[in-house]
Amino acid sequence: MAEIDEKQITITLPDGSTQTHPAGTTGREVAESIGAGLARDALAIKVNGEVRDLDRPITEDAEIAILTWDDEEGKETFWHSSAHLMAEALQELYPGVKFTIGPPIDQGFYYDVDLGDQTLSADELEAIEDKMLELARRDAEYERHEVSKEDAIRFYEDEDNPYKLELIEDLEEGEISFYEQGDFTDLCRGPHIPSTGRIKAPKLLSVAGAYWRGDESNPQLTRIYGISFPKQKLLEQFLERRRKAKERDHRKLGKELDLFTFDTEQVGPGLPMWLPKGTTLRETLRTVLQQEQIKQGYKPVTTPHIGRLDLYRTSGHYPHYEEDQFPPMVTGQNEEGEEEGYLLKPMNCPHHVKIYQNDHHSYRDLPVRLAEFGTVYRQEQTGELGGLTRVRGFTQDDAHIFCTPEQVKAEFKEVIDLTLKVLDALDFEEFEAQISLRDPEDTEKYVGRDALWDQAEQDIREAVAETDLDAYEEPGEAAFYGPKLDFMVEDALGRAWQLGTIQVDYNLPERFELTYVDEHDERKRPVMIHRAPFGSLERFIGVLIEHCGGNFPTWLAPTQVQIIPVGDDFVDYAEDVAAQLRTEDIRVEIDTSDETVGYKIRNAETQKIPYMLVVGGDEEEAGTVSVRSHADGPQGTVPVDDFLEQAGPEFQPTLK
RNA sequence: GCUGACGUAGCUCAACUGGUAGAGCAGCGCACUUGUAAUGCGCAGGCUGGCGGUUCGAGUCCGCCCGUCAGCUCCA
Repeated sequence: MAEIDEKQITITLPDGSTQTHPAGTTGREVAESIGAGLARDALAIKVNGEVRDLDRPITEDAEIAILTWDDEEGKETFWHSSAHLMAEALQELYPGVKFTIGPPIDQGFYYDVDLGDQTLSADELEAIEDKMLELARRDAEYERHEVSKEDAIRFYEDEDNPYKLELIEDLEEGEISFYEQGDFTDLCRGPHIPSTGRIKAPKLLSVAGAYWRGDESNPQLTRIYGISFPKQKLLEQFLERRRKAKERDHRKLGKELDLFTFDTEQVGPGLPMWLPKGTTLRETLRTVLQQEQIKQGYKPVTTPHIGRLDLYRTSGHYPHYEEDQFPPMVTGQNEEGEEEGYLLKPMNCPHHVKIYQNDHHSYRDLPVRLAEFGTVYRQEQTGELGGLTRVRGFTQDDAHIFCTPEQVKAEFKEVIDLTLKVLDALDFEEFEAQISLRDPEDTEKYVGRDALWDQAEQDIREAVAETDLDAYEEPGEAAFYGPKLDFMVEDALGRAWQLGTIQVDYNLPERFELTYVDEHDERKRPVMIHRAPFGSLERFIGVLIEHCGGNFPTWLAPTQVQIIPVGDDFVDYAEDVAAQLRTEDIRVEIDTSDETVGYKIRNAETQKIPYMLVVGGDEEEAGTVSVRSHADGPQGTVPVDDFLEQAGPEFQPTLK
């Protein structure tokens, strides 16, 4: 070893500067050489792109970065180590517990454990937290041991832990490591933070069931979610942010702003009822998109809410997706002995296909774009329902584009543009775009010729590139009938929801034997594109409410202006002003209640009404209004016309 | 569907180990006639989600059902 010690290596820091250290130096030593503060904060080290324990020797020249709480990878390491600390606490409190996996996640960590016959209730979490803190105070080091596969297997055979044994099976000899802190040893790739003492503020958040390896047929484990911080103050900030996120919850705001309601017991779960204000919101969104679509060559259509079972047999929805649909209304049997009857429509496409078939189509007609705000019904699993983001009856801003294979790319581009317009108009700046492609391992499960798929996938990629959209690809996520592009937006709690979607479909044209006549007078099969920029109005509005915290843009607000007369004597003048605003299609209400001005202002503020116009004797005399904006407070007194001129554009519904 | 938690007035929440269901807000009435985020007084509001059980007695304990929430699984 002596000669290694003498060898010098060059360490390159993130800023490009270099240092010389003896070979075998550690991240901790490098951090110390940079500064005591960094050494104190250092959690792990990145060596040539690989995150490692701070104390693992560095033997070769390397580019390194010392990772702290401020680095994503530093946080991940911290939370991973916290999962081990929680496991140690569980081991003490619940003897016989079997550990499976315990990874860090976006916000914290979890550990899936098998508690055998024991159960764990939420109020036991605090005791586990206390135990974690007690263990953390001992400041045990996380020690890495590389072990042979044989030893690893023996260890978990002794522990009688089939889960870890299953994990080890998939590992190669030589890449198996254990980490040990205090009395807890765990199969783990690492890396970990130096010692448990860094974990000052753990918080366990919830208990949930989770299946081993995510498979429903496997045993169900207990998953404990937690988060932890190096400082108590950071935990407090986290909890405060969570409280604020709950304030934006669309279920809460929907009630407070009288947008929608549920009667889950009598009307049914997942079946929202839209109140007048919510309906105004919906209709405004619908109108603005409808107008834009008509400009872009879409033709509105209207179809019934039910269709014969035969329609869905041809489309393939029935009985294939029977479990996800409301049971059919069976009226009898046909000659073949099949059920006859009707199905609440789970999708709009079969009806639109029939509309396409109402006519013969020449290549000159294509693309045919049929649009409908169509309400569909799906029997989503009970555990999946929630607020407006997952419901059983919802309205899609649906349209189906029937086009030639050559037109797919151009159509895709237009739809991407439209979707981006919608997102932009509502200030969704943070969203993800996911391209879902075929599973290259299993091309059998897809319908449509390979060549068409290849072309469509290429078309999507090019359309995405040409619209400057930043999208990532997910092989294997495509529907069986075609590749797609989905737009995902997060809700207040950070859960990602699919909103807009654009999907290529080779299946339905085939099943319904759709045709068009090409320039050589030959019958050809068109391609269908399903697309919905909002996705569903329900989910979109749910996410939108959380995105803006109920503070809708003025053009979308259910009530745009609240007129507040300072007393009964000025209600007449308030009516005059209201009438004037209504000629401009502004949604205005007058607060004639027997209350103080302060109270009326407060009410309008809590209702998040964009503009309040206070009117009294002075205003009546001068023909003015005292303007107060929800966003910016009092704006001074101006003539009504000036108000209309200044604020007018804000009231216009438009996609810009 | 699975795991865990939960369900009390329109809303938000109280009611110690089983012992007469309360408060604030909202609503209604009266007074006040109001100047930029809560005027005062009063009234009313309940099969404690439903069904069954234990008990002298159940909001409270037990079982089943309905539903909500968090997660898992699923998602045309």
